[in-house]
Amino acid sequence: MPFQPLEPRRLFRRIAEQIAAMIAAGELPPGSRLPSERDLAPRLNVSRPSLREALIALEIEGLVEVRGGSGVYVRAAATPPMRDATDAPGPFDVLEARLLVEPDCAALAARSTDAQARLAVAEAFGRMRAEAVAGRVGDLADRDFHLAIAEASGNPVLSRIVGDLWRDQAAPVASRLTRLAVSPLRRRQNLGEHAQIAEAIAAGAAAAARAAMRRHLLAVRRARMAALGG
Amino acid sequence: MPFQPLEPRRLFRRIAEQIAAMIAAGELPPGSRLPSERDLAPRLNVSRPSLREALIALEIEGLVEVRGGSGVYVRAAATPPMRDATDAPGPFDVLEARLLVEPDCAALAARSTDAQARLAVAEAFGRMRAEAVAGRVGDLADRDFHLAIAEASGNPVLSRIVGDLWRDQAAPVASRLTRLAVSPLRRRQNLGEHAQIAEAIAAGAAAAARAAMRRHLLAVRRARMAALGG
DNA sequence: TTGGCAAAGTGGCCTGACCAGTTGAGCCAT
DNA sequence: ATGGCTCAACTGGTCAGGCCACTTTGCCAA
Repeated sequence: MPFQPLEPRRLFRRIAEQIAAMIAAGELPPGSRLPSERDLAPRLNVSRPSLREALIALEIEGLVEVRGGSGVYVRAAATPPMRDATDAPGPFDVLEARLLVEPDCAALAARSTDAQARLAVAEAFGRMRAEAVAGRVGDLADRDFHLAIAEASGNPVLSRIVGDLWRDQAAPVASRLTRLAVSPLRRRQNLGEHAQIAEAIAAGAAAAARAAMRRHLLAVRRARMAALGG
Repeated sequence: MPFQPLEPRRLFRRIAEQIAAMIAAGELPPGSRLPSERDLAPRLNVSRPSLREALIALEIEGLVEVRGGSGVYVRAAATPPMRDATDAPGPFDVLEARLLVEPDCAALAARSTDAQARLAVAEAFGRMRAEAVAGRVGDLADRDFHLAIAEASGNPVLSRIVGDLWRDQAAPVASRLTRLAVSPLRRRQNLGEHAQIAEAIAAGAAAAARAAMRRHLLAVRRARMAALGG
């Protein structure tokens, strides 16, 4: 009877991370079948519904495949920074693509004459800061900020691309990485970097906006690499 | 003898889609709070655990935000079917996005160690040249060439983006433009530019490949602008 | 007016149960 | 033997109801 309070994140998240860690550690090789839900749940000291929620999360994130009546199977995925499998987007593939697109989005946003779109960027940053001071995770606010910038670029194609990239980022192994990578210090740095971007865009400084966005994405990549390296 | 998998799909998927549809239809405006789980579940003829699974799926997919003790809130949706006229991609928006992404794809392809992928680039170019000498339009071969380069970058995310961009380009306004822009002279130049790109990639010259791709895209843009102005 | 506190409401999580699909072992006819 | 068939065990899918922890709200007292 685990009656532990709600200290960390939601339970299904923790379970998902635990299982993802097992997969990453090789305890559960690709293609292998996980223990049955009825088996695994007590072993992890959780109930079956919670386990199921975690499995659904892992399934959506592409780590696992659920075959009804048969079992839950580990999907072939690339946890370490490798990327020869052409069809499995690694955690750094999305980041690489963002690095190509988002700095120029920021520059275009800074040049934009659409006052409303630029206001939306400022507002998104405000929400992000508000969540930060409230001590909340602010994952979603982060996404909104970057999306607002893409919108402000005035190019709907770019804004769609950035939207897709963030959806990808939530999908694969990456989501687990992002959680690991966000230390309190990193979170503070993150906010500062976003502030620089927001200021540059507000000031209409295209080159500065581009540079700030690039610095930000490089910092994110560094943090994730460090999280991987241990 | 019901040999169908399960009615449609798993229940939580259907529920999630139903809720997503409500959001897209405007019945649940962004920022609004969904009915409580205890309320909503019976209304959808499902149990609370199933509803919870659906909400977790929607949360991971970024459509919804779950605030413990408070409620489930609709997040600003990004891609309902409609965007207003100003958001419709103009003929140069796609080209602008390609200008950001494809030169670096070419550079990555040149650096790639995947011999098969680089061979695919060469083959795609061969087909394009063949169609050109045969006097055919070669629209598809052109697309295949650029896609092969994106594939050879080794980053599946980039290759998907480029694929999407070419699909956008086939949209009404743009496709009319491309037809206008392709004069016999331009077609010959086009082939030459592709040759430069293919050679640079084959030679493993990343910088040259990037530059060649950039020159090519700029030339295409010039041609389309001329077609518009003249 | 303002401060704090308590009840109502909400999500978070658990137990226990039954249904439905998959799978493989074992039986039977060939 | 061997091919096909049946059937029972196993697994995920779903449901019902319950308790706990947190958030919010509004009342009440200072």
